[in-house]
Amino acid sequence: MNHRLRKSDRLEKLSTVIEDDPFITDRELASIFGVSIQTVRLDRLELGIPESRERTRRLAEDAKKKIRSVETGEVIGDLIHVELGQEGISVLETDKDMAFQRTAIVRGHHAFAQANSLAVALVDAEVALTGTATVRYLRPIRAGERLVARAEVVSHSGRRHIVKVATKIAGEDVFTGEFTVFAVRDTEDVAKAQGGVSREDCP
Amino acid sequence: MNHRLRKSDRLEKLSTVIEDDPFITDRELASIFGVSIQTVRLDRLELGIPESRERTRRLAEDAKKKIRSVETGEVIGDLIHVELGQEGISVLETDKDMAFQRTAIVRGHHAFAQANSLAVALVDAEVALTGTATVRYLRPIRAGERLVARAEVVSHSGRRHIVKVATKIAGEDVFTGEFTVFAVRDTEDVAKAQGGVSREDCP
DNA sequence: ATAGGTATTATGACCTAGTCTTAATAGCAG
DNA sequence: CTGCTATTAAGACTAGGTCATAATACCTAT
Repeated sequence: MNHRLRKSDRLEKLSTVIEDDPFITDRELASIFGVSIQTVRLDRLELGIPESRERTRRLAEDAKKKIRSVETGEVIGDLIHVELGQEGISVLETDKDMAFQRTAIVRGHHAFAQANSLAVALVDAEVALTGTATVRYLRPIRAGERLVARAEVVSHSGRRHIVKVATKIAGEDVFTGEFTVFAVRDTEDVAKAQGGVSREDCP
Repeated sequence: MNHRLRKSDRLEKLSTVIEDDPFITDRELASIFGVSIQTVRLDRLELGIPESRERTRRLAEDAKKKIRSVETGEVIGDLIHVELGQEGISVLETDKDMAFQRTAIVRGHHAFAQANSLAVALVDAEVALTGTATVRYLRPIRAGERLVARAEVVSHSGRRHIVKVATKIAGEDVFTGEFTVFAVRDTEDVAKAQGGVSREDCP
């Protein structure tokens, strides 16, 4: 490291270095900045940055939660209202991790995921699977905006349900979709049900 | 804890306990199983389970990578071939985290995300955004199956591109989609481009 | 019953990556 | 020269381990 930055500069740099390598130890930081370990510790203290093990632990916990919420939850977003077989509302807070870095525009599949999982959740059956979906993005969604998706089962015949979803941000429509969702009794039915889609059904 | 399990039982239980709380320490494990810390260490040694800090570190790293690959990467899945403006192929390995727990069937939005991001990546422009999408799930996708998506830009007029995507598992079609993707020069155009969609364009 | 093996527990030295406290030193400004 | 900030050092302690060595306990087969 270019020997001796001013303290203020070092503090600033320290934050960013730790941020993009949270696993780094004080010893390593000390050698990077050409100062003693004690100085690094004082700096961390001043900046309120916890020790490396603590940082690691938090990362692990956060990430675990995040993956759960993104991937494992049965519904993407928070279900705030459901009438099974009829309608439901879910809310999804977007953040910069969901967006393209360059533009901060949320990737399309997030709105889709919210709408799709809501549509599936509405169908009153043991197992429900999406057969087809037609969606429209009305305006780009920016990181930080709150997506409110409202879904309605508009018709159903047999195991086939048509669900319409409209997603708004502060009352403004940003996304709409129409999903064909199939209720399935046992998983053996699945192939038949979804296979059947290709024979008919065109939006 | 019910005092004294047989060693084999303890080893088995130990694995599962650690698995669903990787942060747990040997001390805590010892008190859970009513054995000494040393015994727990020997057990871990036997099972090849690393210490709690190491487990935490791995969790943090894995999760970090995972979130990157799931959320931050510009494309969902691995791009294995791209001819900008023409065609591309991406591969996505599914796993149980992407699936409904009960059925091990992969949530619909993953196939969508792969196809959508591939479609967007193909469009040769500074920024490209999805306007509409029509997709069809031909058969359920099971956790562990490898999705190979092949996308082709079938036409474009001005900033509007039609991209068709077909996703297969071991040669079998499982998902198809047609995406309208808009190339955007500056982000000011975005609203106009996407707003324009609703005036026309029906699949 | 006694020898042998497995399982368990204990002990002590060492490690990393810190904590917290106290103290010494360096460099500069008024 | 005094005072201030910044830096470094030293010492004692912590958690959560590793590794090696040894003692004990319990069961089983001869």
